[in-house]
Amino acid sequence: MISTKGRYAIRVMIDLAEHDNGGYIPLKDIAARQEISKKYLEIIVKDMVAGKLLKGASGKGGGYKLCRKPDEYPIGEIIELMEGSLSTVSCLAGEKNECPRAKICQTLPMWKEFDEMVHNYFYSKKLSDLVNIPENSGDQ
Amino acid sequence: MISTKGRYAIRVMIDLAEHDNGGYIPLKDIAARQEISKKYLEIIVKDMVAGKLLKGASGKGGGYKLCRKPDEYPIGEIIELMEGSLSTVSCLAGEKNECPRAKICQTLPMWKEFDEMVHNYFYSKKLSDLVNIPENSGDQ
DNA sequence: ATATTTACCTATCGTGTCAATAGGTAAATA
DNA sequence: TATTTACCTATTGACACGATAGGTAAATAT
Repeated sequence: MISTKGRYAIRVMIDLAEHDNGGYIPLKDIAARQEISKKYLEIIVKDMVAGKLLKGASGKGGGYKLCRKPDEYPIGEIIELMEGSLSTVSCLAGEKNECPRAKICQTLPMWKEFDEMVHNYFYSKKLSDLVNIPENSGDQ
Repeated sequence: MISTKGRYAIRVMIDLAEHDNGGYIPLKDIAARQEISKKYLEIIVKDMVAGKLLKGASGKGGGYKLCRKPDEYPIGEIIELMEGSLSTVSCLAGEKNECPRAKICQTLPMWKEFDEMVHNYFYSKKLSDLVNIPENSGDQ
């Protein structure tokens, strides 16, 4: 189940993409438009900055902006960052499979197949696929 | 993320399918083979009986057995029963979509499309696809 | 009858995560 | 110097997860 962290993060990015004016957009505005607590969003965008999804700038005229073009953001990357993993079962969430039953587990192949399907889905889907306003013309 | 409840439930059913001798199989045996706490499994199989996946019988010679043939159990039904829902986002988990933003939500179509894919995957996959021993010949 | 085996029932527990709130500090601009 | 903004740390209440514990009821074997 994808939590609010992941879902809100995607909505923040859509908001930024749709209101892109070249400059920074204050979180206050995003929170108001998206009807999400600004305080809660602070936690979320902090992680997004750390995860190189956004750029933040303090002070007057500050705020947040995307650091790539919308079609260069796979939704899967956003979810993976916010949720820690895209995996459906804990056996596949870590780097290596540590489960002692892995060799004989009759369900593991199914989870692997499913995980691959999920990964493909969310990495094919791009932020630009969710943005309404077609494209801001202009730079490069 | 699918919890132990769902994963253990599937393993119990595989175990029952592979050790089907026509009679009831005590939970003790399943717990030992699967290396899962019997006490914890009790909670799980209770739900499975309530959800018409298994039949239970008390007393000596009692235990649990499947009530259908393995190819008549979609994995999705097992997961849905144990996890409450197969849905990835809470907006889709309940019967009706109550979110006030549903009409304008730009992410909802994606979640719906994804949910449908997940549903199709797990309802196409049958218990019989996970069972190793080919098929017990015999009745009908 | 009685002992044994089994399912079934209710309760409890520690740990962790989720969703959110609160208050403060640092940075950048007007 | 005041204002606006991001950024940081801490805390909260509610709930789910994973599991344990002890007892009751049902069915069979002796």
